[in-house]
Amino acid sequence: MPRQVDHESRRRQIAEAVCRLADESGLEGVTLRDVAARAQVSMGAVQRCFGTKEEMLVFALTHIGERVAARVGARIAASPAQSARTALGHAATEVSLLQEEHRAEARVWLAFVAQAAVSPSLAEIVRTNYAGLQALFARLIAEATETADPERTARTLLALTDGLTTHVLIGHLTPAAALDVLDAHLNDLWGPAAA
Amino acid sequence: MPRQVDHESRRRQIAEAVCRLADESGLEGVTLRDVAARAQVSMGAVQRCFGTKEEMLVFALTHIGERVAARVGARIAASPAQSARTALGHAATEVSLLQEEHRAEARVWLAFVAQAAVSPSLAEIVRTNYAGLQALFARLIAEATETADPERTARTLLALTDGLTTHVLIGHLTPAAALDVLDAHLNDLWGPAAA
DNA sequence: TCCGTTCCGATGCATCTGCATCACTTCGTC
DNA sequence: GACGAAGTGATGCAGATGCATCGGAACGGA
Repeated sequence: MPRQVDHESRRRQIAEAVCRLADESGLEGVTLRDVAARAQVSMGAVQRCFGTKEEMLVFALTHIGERVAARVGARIAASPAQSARTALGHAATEVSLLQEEHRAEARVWLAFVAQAAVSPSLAEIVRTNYAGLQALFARLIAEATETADPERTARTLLALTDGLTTHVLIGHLTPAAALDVLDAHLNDLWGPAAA
Repeated sequence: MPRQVDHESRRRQIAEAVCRLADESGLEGVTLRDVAARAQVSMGAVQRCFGTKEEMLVFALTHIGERVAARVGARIAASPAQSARTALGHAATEVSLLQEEHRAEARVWLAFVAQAAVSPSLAEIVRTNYAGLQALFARLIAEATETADPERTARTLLALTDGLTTHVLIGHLTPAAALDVLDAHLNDLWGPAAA
């Protein structure tokens, strides 16, 4: 058993490079050569880690999805004592990737989502991520409000956060405006339901 | 002044081909050759109509934006007698491109939006479209509800429709579920505001 | 120490891409 | 009717892209 290399960490390293490139010039700016260069690795190494380009993209997308999910989870776990209202607010804010330092992640996610519309293998991963987030939202909503249909409310919130993210990326909304919209929506969720 | 050709109609014809291709294989499946073939035109003709590929994409995007806007306008104008509530519902539904026959348009739009995140010239067109739709929504909302902040409500509705469209395209939501969400949201808009 | 397996990086190759070029057709004008 | 500008479409070209290949380096076991 000669020279063993940590494949997993290398794959992550390459996935990071994919994300950086996709952030800068979209998903079509992601070529094997550029990825290799950005990851400080030879093209051969990239080809060893991933048999094909699509395989690489799938891994990168999964990688990002996990990162976002992890951050949302951490944000919720970080302050378990607070009300479910603020927990939900934090979660939704995190999903929206509104903060400047996560804008890149959002751009990459958007690029992948668009590609997923014509690529079943990517679409499946995206769906899985959305399903997870929606379930999380639904749980928080159910235990924090008397909403009749938590699932529908969760679907609404998820779609809203997604749309807001997109609109911020495009420059149609400022991050502040998006936060304002999100906050108002959450307030409406509590206000009328309690009344 | 020899042989004059109707440039505008040819440009539209090419834009249609761009959309069909983008619908099938994403925006990166749009090459000059394929566009020419799909539009039943020689590559030279395409190059004459549009000096560069980006120019062509910009035109196609504008074309789609206008089509959607026109359809929304027509939908509203078609039944002016009804309540603003249903008018708004129709407009939002139309914007969401939920109907099967407009799914292609939605896919193309999503592809362009993702590209716009890294292309200023496309982003500008997308922004213009969103601004127009938001203004329309805001107007309808203002004259139909007693909402305190019509602009914010419009922003919310627009982001929601956009998110729903995306989620339907990805397959995370069925069109019926998206319609359900949209309808419930509109109801909430009237219910609590009136109370 | 030496061998063999595993991995690496460079190079090759067929294909495709956007754009430029150029001979040719078409048609209004003189 | 001929001239010539406007428009057309085939072809050329340089560069990029994904993938395959191959000689050799690196490293664990005997």
